[in-house]
Amino acid sequence: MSTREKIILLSNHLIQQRGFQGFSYADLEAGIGIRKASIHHHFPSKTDLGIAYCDYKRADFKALEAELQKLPAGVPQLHAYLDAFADCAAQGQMCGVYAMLSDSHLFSPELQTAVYQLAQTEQQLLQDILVAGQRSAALHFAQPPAELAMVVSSAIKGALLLNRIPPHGAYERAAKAIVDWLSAAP
Amino acid sequence: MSTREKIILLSNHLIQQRGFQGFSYADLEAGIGIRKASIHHHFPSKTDLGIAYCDYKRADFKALEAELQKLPAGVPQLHAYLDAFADCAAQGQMCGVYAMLSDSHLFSPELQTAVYQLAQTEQQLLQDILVAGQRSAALHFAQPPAELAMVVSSAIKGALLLNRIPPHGAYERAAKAIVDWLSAAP
DNA sequence: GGCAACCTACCTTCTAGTAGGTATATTCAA
DNA sequence: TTGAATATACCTACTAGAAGGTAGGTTGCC
Repeated sequence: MSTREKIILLSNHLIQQRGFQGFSYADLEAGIGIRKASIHHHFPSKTDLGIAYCDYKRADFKALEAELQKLPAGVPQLHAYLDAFADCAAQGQMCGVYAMLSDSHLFSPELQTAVYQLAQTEQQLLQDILVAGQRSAALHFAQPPAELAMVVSSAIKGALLLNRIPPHGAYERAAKAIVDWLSAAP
Repeated sequence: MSTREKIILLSNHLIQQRGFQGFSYADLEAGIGIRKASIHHHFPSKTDLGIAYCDYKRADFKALEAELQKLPAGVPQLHAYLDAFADCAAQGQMCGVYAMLSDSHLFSPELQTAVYQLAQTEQQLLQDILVAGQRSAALHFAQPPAELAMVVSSAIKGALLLNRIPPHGAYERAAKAIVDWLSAAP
């Protein structure tokens, strides 16, 4: 793995744990084992790192989208999407996208735009899952898909935060409630 | 209004905008017009301020709970709860509770506990609204109330974040979708 | 030679927090 | 009723450490 990739991967971990403002180049130095100045060589400013992170996350979602195409529409696709956050949940982490959104009011316009596009990409991915599920009569809902995608993605990201407080397990319970709700007969 | 109250109120605004890690005593100095050292007089450490903030928020929820008792169970109570976040949404702010949860992995155990108790208080408040609505046959759902409260509160807090990205208005749309969903005939 | 990837050593700015002082009340005893 | 002690709320001036970032040098590969 290239140093650049190592930096982004560790950033991902730290962002999901503490948020973008909550980690520093010193943390990366300690975790990767190269000097702070060398990290600036790869990402001159933290804004550059943030933008690269958004690109990485978007690519991640595109890869997930490709995986989903191989599954039947409906519950299997929805489950696969929800499972993508199970590791986060197990480690008491947040969703990286929402972590970035939380801190976005402190970002440069450039990074804000990158964050917004990332959030929209994910939103669209979930909406496509819901529409495909509805078309194949596997999922049942009356709301417009865009609205529903908003509610569902908000709910799971929020659940990742609630997952941090006792009693833990909020994420799994919320995910199950969502699947039950959408797959219930009308 | 006492200086202490002014500090907490301004902190509330800053936390909802930038998160607990995202503002400093210097911001309070600029906003309130007294020196940083004077703010340390009222809240010796930032942890003390955080704990006082949690107390303030809990009192806020208790006051909201009292208000809700005056309304009919079901949609009116649910609406009142959702309206409590409308101002946040209009200003592109987050929910203070979730903002604290986001940063909680950087907090002292003392402040973490305060945050967790605050989140639980709110969770319980929403659960009570749902249960009362179900009992009076105004709200309809099959999931256990605790699970549903998790999903609903997660969804609206998450929507406050989505509200930050274009097209704005995510909060209102999500709130409407939730009310429609819960009040629909079974 | 030229470039990428790393290094040491530094800078500035911001952070929470402290030391110690002043003005203004409040309390309480002679 | 005075006057000393105490407490509150503020101040200026400072600290140590962490933040993001820079200057400039070394190494090793194509």
